[in-house]
Amino acid sequence: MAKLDESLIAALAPFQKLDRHQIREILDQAVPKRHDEGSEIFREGEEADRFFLLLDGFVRVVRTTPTGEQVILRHIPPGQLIGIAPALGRPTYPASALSASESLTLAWPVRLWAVFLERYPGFASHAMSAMGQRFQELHDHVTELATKAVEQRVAACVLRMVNQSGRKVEGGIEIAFPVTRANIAEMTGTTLHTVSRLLSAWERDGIVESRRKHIVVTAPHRLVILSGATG
DNA sequence: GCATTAAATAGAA
DNA sequence: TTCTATTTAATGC
Repeated sequence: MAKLDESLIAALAPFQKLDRHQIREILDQAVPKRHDEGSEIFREGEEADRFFLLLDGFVRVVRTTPTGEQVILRHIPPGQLIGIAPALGRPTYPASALSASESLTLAWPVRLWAVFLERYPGFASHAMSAMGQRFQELHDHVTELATKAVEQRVAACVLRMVNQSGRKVEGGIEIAFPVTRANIAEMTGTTLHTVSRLLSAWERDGIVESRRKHIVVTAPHRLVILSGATG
């Protein structure tokens, strides 16, 4: 297999402070893999033997309830580490990771986590602040689920995806990975029918434009108002 | 205000 | 065609 190019990860947050030699060491131990849209990167409950870096594409973190319902916990944008809870001491993955769009990951055996922390400057502090950020988002999300009405939750959800993955297109900002109404329902604790009705209503009001699996937000400020944002 | 059920339409494989 | 995504209406809590 051809060697991975150092430029792949040299600029990414977890590795920013490293020199070329260290980047090389890290890459030489990585296993790259391409994932088709919808394919599973790792599964909830499975032995957590690796952690990953998402190089390209988007990943959906998903839990399945005993009754078979899916809950989407979060989306991960490119450049982030995933499957790292195991590296912090869990024997199994706490959730499944699905490729939301065609994507590319690097994987390392979990025993290297401790080596990375010790050896590579900035890696540990990055990992910690990334976890802190996820906690913050989690707290916001729980509060939102507990207190907001459905329309506000769906508006906040769409905004969150736009903020993390929005790409500018003519007339607005598009969510950069495929999302269905059922997906949004799984993130917001409602039904796809309600999401469909809301998006249709917003489209009539000129706030969004959507085709199948694609959403363009044409009036983000109005979505912010609908979300009942506090900050 | 929102879920559930059901039925129709339309795009993609 | 068959499968999947989406819309829309009707009904009930």
